[in-house]
Amino acid sequence: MMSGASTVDAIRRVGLEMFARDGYEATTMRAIASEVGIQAGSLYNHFASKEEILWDLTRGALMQLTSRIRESMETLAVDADARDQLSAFVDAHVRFHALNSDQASIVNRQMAGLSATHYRQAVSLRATFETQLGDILRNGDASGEFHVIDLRMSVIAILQMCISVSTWYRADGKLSPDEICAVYVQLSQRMVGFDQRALMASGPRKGVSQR
Amino acid sequence: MMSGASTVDAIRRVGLEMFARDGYEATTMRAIASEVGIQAGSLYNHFASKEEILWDLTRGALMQLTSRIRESMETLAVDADARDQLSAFVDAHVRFHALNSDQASIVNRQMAGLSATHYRQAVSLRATFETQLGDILRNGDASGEFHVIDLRMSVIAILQMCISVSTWYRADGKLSPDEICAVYVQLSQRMVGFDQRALMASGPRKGVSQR
DNA sequence: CGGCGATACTAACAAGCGTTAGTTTCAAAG
DNA sequence: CTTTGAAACTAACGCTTGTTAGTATCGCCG
Repeated sequence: MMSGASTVDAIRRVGLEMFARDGYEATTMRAIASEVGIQAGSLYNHFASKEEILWDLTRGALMQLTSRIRESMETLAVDADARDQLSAFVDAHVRFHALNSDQASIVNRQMAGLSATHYRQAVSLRATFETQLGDILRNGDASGEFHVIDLRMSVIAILQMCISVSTWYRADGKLSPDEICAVYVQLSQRMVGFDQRALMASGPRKGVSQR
Repeated sequence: MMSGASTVDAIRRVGLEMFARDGYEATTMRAIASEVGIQAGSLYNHFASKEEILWDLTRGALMQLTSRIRESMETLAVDADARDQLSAFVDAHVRFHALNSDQASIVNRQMAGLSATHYRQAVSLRATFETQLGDILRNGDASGEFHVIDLRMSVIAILQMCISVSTWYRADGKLSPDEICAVYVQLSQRMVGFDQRALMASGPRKGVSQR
């Protein structure tokens, strides 16, 4: 049983890596099996089809992201203002996409390989993020904290900005996840028209960071 | 000659559409040929390989985008400030990605199908956009017009924000390219810390646009 | 008219694809 | 010791893939 569970996990691990790097269509069952250390036919002891592997990974990635965002939002005080909510949301989003770039790649680029049914489910899961962020922006605008230019476009622009971190972040790079999150939180605050002049005046300006 | 040129163009048109919609790997030479109205083997009278079609389309899309940006920048007065430069750049970028979503899809998602040589060339072409925008932001920050948080991350965030328009814009939607560009120009100005309070005070605030 | 180049066709190739059937292995349960 | 069931194996199926060779068609130039 232990070896069985670890084989499933090995398939998940290898599939995730290969789908993210080479794409779903360009990855073959034989290549996955070879990397796992078994024969191609043996994969079907664990997954019904190639598409099932992709769906398992897509679903897992989306639920993991959902959990991280929920956890991040739950740390907020009940009376947290819109700015804090936006910060928590953007921080969780950026952190996930930096530290889980393979999962991010699958959710953002390999979903075309899913069946129509699974595709719809994935899109629906992803839409909840847009709704969540949209609520934060709407509330912040209503309370006067934010000055949103256009709700829908702002939501998409912020989300896509966070997602794009997965395309360039490297664990061995010069920027830590904390530093990156801090910058993106500030960028998102600017995008929604949060006035942070008081904040900036409190600390010394140091010019453009060239890194 | 005339029919020959139009066949090449038909292959380009069909390949562009299919690569963008289904992905490079999932698109077969027979499917392209069928849509063009010829046999699969006849494609090789016009392109040496499947990868050559992808490269032709990738190269064409990148050069088209390059042209649009150059044209947009050339309309500026020689003494245009950084804000005008940023506006021209973002406007051209957003407009291209809205009106040419198929080309955008290929450049942003199908490049994995390219050979190593062609891939490097494409990445190199794309890097010029980052350099251009980076220069605008650096100059604007140096002159005090902008208050950039982090140069590299701001460049990537703005570019990715523009690119993402290609994933949701529809010609039959409710937003015109002009309206979208106007919003994204404002968003980019906020991201670089351009102070537009004077501008906003001049026009009436209307709350969040829900559309 | 005769030839020529461009472009289309047909037919096939070798390779690879996802998947399946049937069999073997082997550790745990009875 | 026997039974059982999970999980591996081998070997193949039917199909599709990108690509090529050889041939036919047809408008244009000399």
